[in-house]
Order: sequence, then structure tokens, then C-alpha cells
Amino acid sequence: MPKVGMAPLRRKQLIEATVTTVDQLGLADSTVARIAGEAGLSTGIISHYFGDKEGLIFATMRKMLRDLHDAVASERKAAGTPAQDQLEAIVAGNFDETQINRTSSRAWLVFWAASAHQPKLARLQRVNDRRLYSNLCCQFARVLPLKDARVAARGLAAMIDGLWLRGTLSSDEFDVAGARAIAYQYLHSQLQIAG
Amino acid sequence: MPKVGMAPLRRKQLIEATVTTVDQLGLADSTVARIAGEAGLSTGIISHYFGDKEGLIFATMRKMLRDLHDAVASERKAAGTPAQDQLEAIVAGNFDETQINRTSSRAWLVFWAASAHQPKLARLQRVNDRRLYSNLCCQFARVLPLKDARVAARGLAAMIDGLWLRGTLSSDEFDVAGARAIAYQYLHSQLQIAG
Amino acid sequence: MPKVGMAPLRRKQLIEATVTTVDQLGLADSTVARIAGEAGLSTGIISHYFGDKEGLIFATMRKMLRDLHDAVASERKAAGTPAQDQLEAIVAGNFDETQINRTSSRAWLVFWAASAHQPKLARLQRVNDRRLYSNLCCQFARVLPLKDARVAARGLAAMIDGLWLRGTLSSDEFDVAGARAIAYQYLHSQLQIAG
Amino acid sequence: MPKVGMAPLRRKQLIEATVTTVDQLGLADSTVARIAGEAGLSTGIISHYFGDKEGLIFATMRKMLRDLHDAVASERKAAGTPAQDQLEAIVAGNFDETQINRTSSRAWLVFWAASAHQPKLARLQRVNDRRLYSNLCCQFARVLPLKDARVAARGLAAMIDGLWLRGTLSSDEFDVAGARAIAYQYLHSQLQIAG
DNA sequence: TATGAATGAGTGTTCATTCAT
DNA sequence: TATGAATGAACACTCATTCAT
Repeated sequence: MPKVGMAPLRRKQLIEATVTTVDQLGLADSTVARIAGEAGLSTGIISHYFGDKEGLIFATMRKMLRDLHDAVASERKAAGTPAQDQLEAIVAGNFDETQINRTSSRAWLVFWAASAHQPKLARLQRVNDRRLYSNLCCQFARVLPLKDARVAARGLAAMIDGLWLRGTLSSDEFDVAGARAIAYQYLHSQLQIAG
Repeated sequence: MPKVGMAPLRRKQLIEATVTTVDQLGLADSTVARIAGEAGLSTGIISHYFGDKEGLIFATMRKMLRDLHDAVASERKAAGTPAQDQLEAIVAGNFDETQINRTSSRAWLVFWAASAHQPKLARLQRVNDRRLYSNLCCQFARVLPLKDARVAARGLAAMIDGLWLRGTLSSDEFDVAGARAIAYQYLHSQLQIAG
Repeated sequence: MPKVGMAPLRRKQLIEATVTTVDQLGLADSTVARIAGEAGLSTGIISHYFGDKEGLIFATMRKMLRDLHDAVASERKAAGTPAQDQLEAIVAGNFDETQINRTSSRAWLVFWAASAHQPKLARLQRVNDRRLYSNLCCQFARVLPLKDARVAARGLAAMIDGLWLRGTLSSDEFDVAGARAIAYQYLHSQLQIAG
Repeated sequence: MPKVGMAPLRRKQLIEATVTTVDQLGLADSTVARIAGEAGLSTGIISHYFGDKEGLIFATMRKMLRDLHDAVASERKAAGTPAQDQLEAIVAGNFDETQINRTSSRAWLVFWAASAHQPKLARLQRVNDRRLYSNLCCQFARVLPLKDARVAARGLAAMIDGLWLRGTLSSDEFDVAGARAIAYQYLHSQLQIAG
């Protein structure tokens, strides 16, 4: 008799195996056989649950975006309501441990690059970009003129992504505290324009 | 005697075809046949001049780094000697037209991601990272205490890369002027700490 | 569950197809596509069962050595215990129908030549050479002084291989009876040294 | 002005480079580029002097046969006229230093195997086989009934080839003296049948 | 629900050959 | 006479996908 309710478990297993494999080998060398092997399952299972490899990659990137969203939401919930608190929470969420660990961040980089040539991934990535910008913009607009808020949002978004990118590509350990400090400093300098 | 002196021309042709193809199709779909076809040459020529595909990719990334270096060097030569002028020149060089055009910048992104799993590319990319940081640090150190200079350099490097990354991934045209303004503003805010 | 227990059948099919193809075309023209086609299978199956072409060639040579060993063992089992009987059985085994038919013997020649430049094949071939020599030496030593036994063994081994080689390269049908007679005559002449 | 009379020199250079390369790499890995490189010449030169690769291989095998013929002829000339002297000279010629050195003998083996699937090489090899047999037969027939002479010739030819084959494939140094002794012993045993 | 044997199109690479010089 | 740049067909091998079980 077939086991029932395996679907969510299998999907989770396969997505985690994909992140791990992509981190270790890159997207080009992440064959379905290796991903399935990493999950301790057979190759056929992937088409069973995700249609094809592209579907698995898509689901994996979507899951990572959801995790990032959750990390930010969690920080914001815990923070105070003032604009500065909320902005700091967004920064903190983006540098959350779940986001900047080696495995995740290298997978992120790979998916970003892939999104340049895969419309479906590009759509996901763009939603994410826009959300970060619009979240920042919203908060800055509470205390800055809209024009300044937009610039500040763009600058802080770039700062976050840039710190993350350089941290990921660096051979050294990601200096999270330093990165956060730099982002906060920028954030505060933008808020002081208001004062 | 056979045609002589073709080597530099052929190498240039093939490297340019690689950038074009990588921009259009991504690294995964940039087969040697397509690159050679883009260059109007045969597949065999690639191994003739670059050994194998990896050699061609490596040479292409190195050429892009050289171009970036040239763009920065050119801006710095044209700028005044004060730290602020030199720092602005470094920013300007990184947002030079040759660097932020769609073709180049998408190829850049692809190579960055690839460097995460190809040691040879990683070395090139790391040299580049370090050079940007060290150039910035050097100039900041002329007017800031070393500790502050380091933070400012890390922040500005991240800002440059972040603006570039978001501009590249965005579906809209790269707003160079806006990006430069944001970077300059950050740069100036860091210098004012000194004053 | 997928079809199971196909492995031994497929391996057998592919090895036989290899012998056939090597006989007909030589090793250089025995492409994996042709071997797979001869077996009525696809090219991918070769790497599935043998890793790569080299693995298939190795397995094929090993199988041929096993067949030769079996032919000799079978003759020796059927023969009497005296040294002369055993020696004749060894000769007979080497000229067994399974060994001197056109297909096998031409494949043998090809593998011998290939073993000169492929260490793995060389090892197989050397084990075979040594076994023939040591089997002969053992039996001769029962009735001859060791020194004479060694010479006789080397001579008879050479005679067997030489007759086989010339029979294979000849354009005429292999005259097995004649070859066996010449080998027996040499064998008897060596044994008479004892008497 | 073009150099004249280079043809014989170039042909010699290329043939020697072919023997060397075939010994070191085998026929499959002896590309025209490597052979030409070994000779210190360019690839184009081969088609210039030999038409194509096949022509070079053919010329090389023919040269080796000529060398063998010369070695035997030289020994026979130096030997007495009696049948036994002539037969011993034929054996000696076949085990001449020029024939059993590692380079030559491994090239021989390769060409033998190749002749199984290349009609042009097969013709050369067959002429050689027949010549050895017929030379032996001729001499044996001077002292033995024709029927016995034929058997003796076939046996001695096989003995010579077999000793050579096993000496070549062996990992140890070729024991020429031992090989010659075994061949002489067989030769003498055949002649004694007459007495 | 899950397997993994089997496929065959697609890839990077090699190499004999050609030919302008 | 001699070169070596250039070609493109042929090759071994990989891998996403299918499907009988």
C-alpha cells in the first residue's frame, strides 16, 4: 500500500538537497542524479514531484525567498514601530544567520546569476528586489520627503546587497557585525538629513 | 609561410564573441559551437588559441578585469590629486559606460557566480575585489584615521557593487547618474567625518 | 520498480558486441556507437555498465582470458594425470575451437597490441603469459630437471603463441590439426630428453 | 631558392619519428602533429611527402621489413653454405639487435595488429611471413623430405615469432641468448630427423 | 509512491587534412 | 620546399527525461 502524505516531506528533502548541491557544485554541475543522491532518493522522483529540473530549481529559489521574507518579517515584528526601528529590523533580517551562512548565500548568488537568463527565476528575483526597495522606501517616507526617501531606499538596498555580495565572494568568513554596522551607519546618515 | 600575426586578432574576436554569447544565453548555454559561430569561426579554433573552453572563459574574464582597471586608471589620471577627487574618479571608473552597458554587466554577473565554483575564476575575482578595496582604503587613509578609512572603504566598495548589481538585475535601464549620485553622497558623508 | 536483473545480460551483450566489432573493424574504429549498435543498445548504456569505453575494453579482455582459462582447465580435467597428458591438455586447450576461431583470435591480437600501451591491459596480459609458462613449467618439472623444465616451458609457450599468431595473421584457414601436431612433436622431443 | 634533394632526408626523418612515436604512444595516440613534432617538422610536411597519414604508416612498415630483410641477408652472407648454417643465420637475423630492441619490437607488434584491419599493411606483413617460411622451407628441403621440411619450417617460423612475441610483451629485458638457444635446439632436433 | 534501467540529443575536444603564404 | 592557421567531421561522454515495473 502506498504511503500517503509523503509529498510535503519529499518536496522539502529535494529542495534542501538542491540548495546543498548548488552550494557545493554550482548550478552547472548540479545534475538531477546528484541532487537526488544527496536527498537519498532516485532520479525519477524529481519529475514526479516537480515535473522537471527547472521546476525543482524554481521551487528552490521560491523557498529561499520565502525564508528571507520570514526572517525580515520576524525582525520587524520584534522591533518598535518608529521608522528607524523598522529600517534597522529590515537590515537585520537581511543579515540574519539563515541568510548569510555559506550554503545559502552561495546558492543565492547562483540563482541571481541564473535569473539573468531564465524568465521564471527573473520574475521571482524581481519581486524580491522590489519588495526590499518598497519596504525601505515606505519607512523612509515616514520621516523624509518622498524624493529623499526614494534615494535613501535605493542607497540602502544597494548597500545591503553590496555588503552581502562582497561577503559571499570573499574568501574570509562573513563579518556580519561589521556589515550591519556599516549599513546602520548609512541608514542613520540618511535619517539625519531629515533632522 | 602561413598567415602570420593572426593570433591577437583571433583572440580578440573570440573573447568578444564570448562576452556577447554569455550575455545573451548565459554561461550554461554558451557552447563552444555558438561562441565560435558568433565569431564567424570554427569550433576547433578555440582549442587552438585557448586550449579548451575553460581557457577561453578565463581569458575573457581577465580581459574584462583589465578593461575595468583601464577605465578606473583613466579616470584617476584625469582627476586631481586630492583624496576626494581620486575617490570620485574610482567611483566614476566603476560606472563607466564600458562597464555598465547591458552586455558587459550581465557577463560580469555570470562570471561572478561562476567564480564561486571555479578556483581560477575565483582568483581573478578576488584580485579585483581586493584592488577596489585597497584603492579606496588608500585614498580614505589620506584624510581619515586608518580605522575609519577601512570602514569607509568597505562601505563604498559595497555601495558600488550593490548599485551595480541592482542596476544589472533590474528590468529598467541602468540609471547611471542616480547611482553615481548615491555613491558620491556616501563618499562625501564619509569624508565629512574627518572635518 | 524497474526491470531488475538485467545487468548480467547487458554486460554479456556488450562484451560480445565488443569482440565482434573489434574483430571486424579493429580497436581504432570500434567506436562506442558502433559497439552499442552491434548490441542493439544505445550509447549511454556503456557508461552505465562499464563507466567508460576503457572499462568495456578491459572487461572484454578479462572475459576472453577467463574463457581461455576455462578451455584449458576443461581439457586438463578430462586428461590423465601423467605430465605428458597434462601438457598435451594445455596445448589442446590453447588450440580449442573457442580460442582459434577468427573472431576471437583477431580480437586477441588487437588486445595484445593494445596492452603494449595500456597498463591495465598489460597487467591482464602478463598474468596470462605467466600462467601459461608456470603451468607448463610445473608439469615439465615433474619429469625434467628444473633447468631443463624452464627451457622446455619457455619453448613450448613460444611455440603455442607463435603457431597461434601465424595462424591468425595468415590469410588461409587456421590449420589447427597441423599446429597441434607441431606443438605435440616439440613437447615430446622435450620429454625425451628425460628418457 | 628551394633546397633540393631534401626528399630522402625528410622521408627518413619522418619514418624514424613514426617508429619512435608509435613505440612510445601506440598507433592510436600517434597523431600527425606528434610525429611531425618528434621529427622537428610541421604537420603539413607529411602530406607533402607521404600523401596522408596512411601513406606514412605504410612507408614506415615497409622500411622496417626492409631492415629485417637486410639483417637476415647479412647473416646469411656471413654464414657457411650448409643448410644448418643458413638456417642458423636466418634465426640469428631475426634476433638481431636491430630487430629486438624495445622501440622496434613494440612498433612491430603494433603494425602486426594494425595489419589485421588494413589491407595494405596486411599485404606487407604477409609477404614477410611467406618469405620467412619459404626461406626456412628451402633450406630444410635440402636435407629433409619435402613433407618434413614443410613441418619443420612452419614450426621454426612459429618458434621464432613466438619467442619474439613473448619477449616483446614481457616486462623483463628480452633474453636474446636464451631465445636463440631454444630456437637452435628446435632447429637441430628437426635436422636430426634426417640423420 | 518510487525505482533505476535505458535512451539519445547535445557537449567539449581531438585530429587528419587543406591551403594561403 | 615548408609552414601552421583553420576547418569540420568524428569521437567519448554526460545527463534530463521516460517508463515498465
